[in-house]
Amino acid sequence: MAQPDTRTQILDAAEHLFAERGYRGTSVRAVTDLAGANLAAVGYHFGSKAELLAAVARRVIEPINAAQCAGLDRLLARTPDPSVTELVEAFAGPLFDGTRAGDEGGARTSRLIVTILSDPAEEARSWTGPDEDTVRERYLAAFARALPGLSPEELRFRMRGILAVTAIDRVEVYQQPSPACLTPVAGESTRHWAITFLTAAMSAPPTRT
Amino acid sequence: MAQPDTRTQILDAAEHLFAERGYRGTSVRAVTDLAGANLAAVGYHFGSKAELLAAVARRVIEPINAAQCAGLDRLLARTPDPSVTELVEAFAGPLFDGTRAGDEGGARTSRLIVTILSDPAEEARSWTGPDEDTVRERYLAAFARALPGLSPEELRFRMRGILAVTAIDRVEVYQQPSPACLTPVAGESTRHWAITFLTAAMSAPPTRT
DNA sequence: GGTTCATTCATACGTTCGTTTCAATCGAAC
DNA sequence: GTTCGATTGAAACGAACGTATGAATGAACC
Repeated sequence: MAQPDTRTQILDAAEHLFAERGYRGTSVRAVTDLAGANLAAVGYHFGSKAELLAAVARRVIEPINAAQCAGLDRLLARTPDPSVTELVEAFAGPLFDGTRAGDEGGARTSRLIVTILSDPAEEARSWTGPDEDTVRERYLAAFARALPGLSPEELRFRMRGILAVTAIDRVEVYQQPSPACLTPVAGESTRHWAITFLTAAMSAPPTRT
Repeated sequence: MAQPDTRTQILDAAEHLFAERGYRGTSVRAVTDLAGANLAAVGYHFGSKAELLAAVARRVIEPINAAQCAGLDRLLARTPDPSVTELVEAFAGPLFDGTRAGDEGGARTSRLIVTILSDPAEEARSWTGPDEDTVRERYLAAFARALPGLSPEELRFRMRGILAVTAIDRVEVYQQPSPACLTPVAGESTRHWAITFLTAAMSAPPTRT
């Protein structure tokens, strides 16, 4: 809480606004206003709006990726064949951990991730590094061993399902305050529900073709 | 294929572009150019860009909603207690049916739906009518009977999971041509995989608290 | 005290956006 | 043939956008 430097204040503001209004819905001026910085500061510190988004995305994704990787390492150190539940927990768990200060229990991070992933803007997709692919490939191999008989295509579909469930649940809550359905659910229970839901889904027998 | 009137040509073009580039990423000029219409035609026929989006969304969602409703009616006419599989199929199935001509097997419709649902723009959320809530409430009740012991909150979470899986799978494919993971999966198999995945997920025992 | 370098500031540029305006056009009714 | 309502056309408006520019600032170092 000392004197936060302009660069991280811009990152914080951009993370907040990108999560809430999307990339295209957030103007550079809105970011700098919220950050209490000058308009030109974005150009100076990041080069462009797209590079600012890449920096925000990296800062959010990297710890998640590291946690996923560490979780798999921990499992594989114990046994060469972790269970589906363990794999689901190690993979999906970090997606629920909003470790960043000021994040409302990870909800803001989730919103940001889905905003980035589902934004059709090209800039939103240029930040991905090889790390994300690597960790996903490792989990893919581990799941393949835990789920013999499942075709690679269906396995890939199911892993996409994990990302979908973990990423979108809070978003729809956030943007659909309809009282009839989809009322917001706070707290840690979401994480447990997701683990239950996804473990059962991943463990389903292969679709007979 | 006779002489398509300007209004529907604009609707078609807008549906295509909104699905591909999102609401904010699509300019009115791009829509009218693709439709071969004049820029002012949008204002004349729809009033504004936001109302054009609402019209597009209504045209896409309404048949899906009707199919979901008819499917539930058909099930309930046979038995008062349909199985989880039947409910999942009746609810999620229509989300995969791209009945509109020109749609690439429903993929474009899926993209449009998730684009609309995940767009943080306020305009993207103003089209919902009471019908969507009604059909969801009916399925909610049917699932509650099929899954006794599940708390209403967790049931709602799982229904959100259905929407997440059906909505997002093709989107991430669409926007992530990474060769490492998540390669596109075409055809009808996606629908079967989703039914398998979601039936198992919905049938999971309640999360012990 | 003067120089240097990184950073911040106010401001402007050029573009694109959604919307509006008003004249032109067309077919049908009289 | 004229009138009239509906539709289309070309053009323009004001606002907001991302970005670039060059001067001001301020602390660190000689």
